[in-house]
Amino acid sequence: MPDFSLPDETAVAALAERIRATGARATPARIRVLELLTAAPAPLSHQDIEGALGAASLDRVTLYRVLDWLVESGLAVKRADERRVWRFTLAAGGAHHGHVHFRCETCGRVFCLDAPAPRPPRLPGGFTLARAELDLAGRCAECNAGNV
Amino acid sequence: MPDFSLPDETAVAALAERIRATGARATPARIRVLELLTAAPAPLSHQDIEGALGAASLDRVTLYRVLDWLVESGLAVKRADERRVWRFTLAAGGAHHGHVHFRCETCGRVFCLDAPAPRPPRLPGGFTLARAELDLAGRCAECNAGNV
DNA sequence: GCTCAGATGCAACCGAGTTGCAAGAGCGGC
DNA sequence: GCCGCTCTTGCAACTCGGTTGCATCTGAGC
Repeated sequence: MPDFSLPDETAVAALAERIRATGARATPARIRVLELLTAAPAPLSHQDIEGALGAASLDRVTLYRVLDWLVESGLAVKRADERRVWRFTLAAGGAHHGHVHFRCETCGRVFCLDAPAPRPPRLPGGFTLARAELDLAGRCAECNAGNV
Repeated sequence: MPDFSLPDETAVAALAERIRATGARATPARIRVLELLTAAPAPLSHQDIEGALGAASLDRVTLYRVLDWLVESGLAVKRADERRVWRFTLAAGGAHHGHVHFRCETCGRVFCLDAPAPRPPRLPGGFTLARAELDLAGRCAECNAGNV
């Protein structure tokens, strides 16, 4: 489990500034969610975030709206995983696109790999490519070790 | 729209035989769905299949069960697409794995490309790979031409 | 401090997928 | 050809992730 503790004052201020830069209001809900995504080593599902927020939990709907706003404003990317749930990641200046995800079929976690983006194949005539993503699935180190 | 008309007698018999080979009963529902998947040029969603069955439509639940049975018996593969709906494809002797899909972001259709399977990157220590799939998204030729 | 558009929370809704159960129908045995 | 067992189907009701409508609250510009 990653460290989801509150960041220090200056970090919060920086996040708030980043939010205001998009023209939106820097509300606690947005700061909190953005902070979680910043700290997360892998794409988080709605449920992950709800769990991580714990006591400081937001309304279910508010969380959906905050996440949608993040995607709309370009701060995050969302993607349906193999289990049909949305997973959110920081956009990281658009650099997240084209990078590689590994999903553990045992524990369900998703990892971002450092591997280079896959080279897209030649498309049939008339087709235009917007995005390419390589999805890997298997067992993560932890599950292999624990033999869960 | 692909041709979803009924196959001839011998084709039906062959499909029934293939179903019985798994130890299950060759029911009209299974034959019909298997036939649709055989004729389909790209992964079909539950909705696609329901629509294609038209008047000869099955119960929603039965269709889910037939599809799950197909996957369980190894005749088909299922996969959640970008829009969070399941898509089903014939397993084609396992050859479908590792091949490349293109999803049109305008019309939502999914195409199977002839491109070779992507070369999987090196995984972190302890990870084991079971499947790798390259997902492409953009606009298909038809949508580009029609400028829908 | 005051104001107001934008953000939040609540309740109700929607659609995809699942479960339980009774009725129906393949298919093997006679 | 008929019978019966067991698998399959259809119906109804449910669960769960996600969305919509609306009243209330609040960040931030004045």
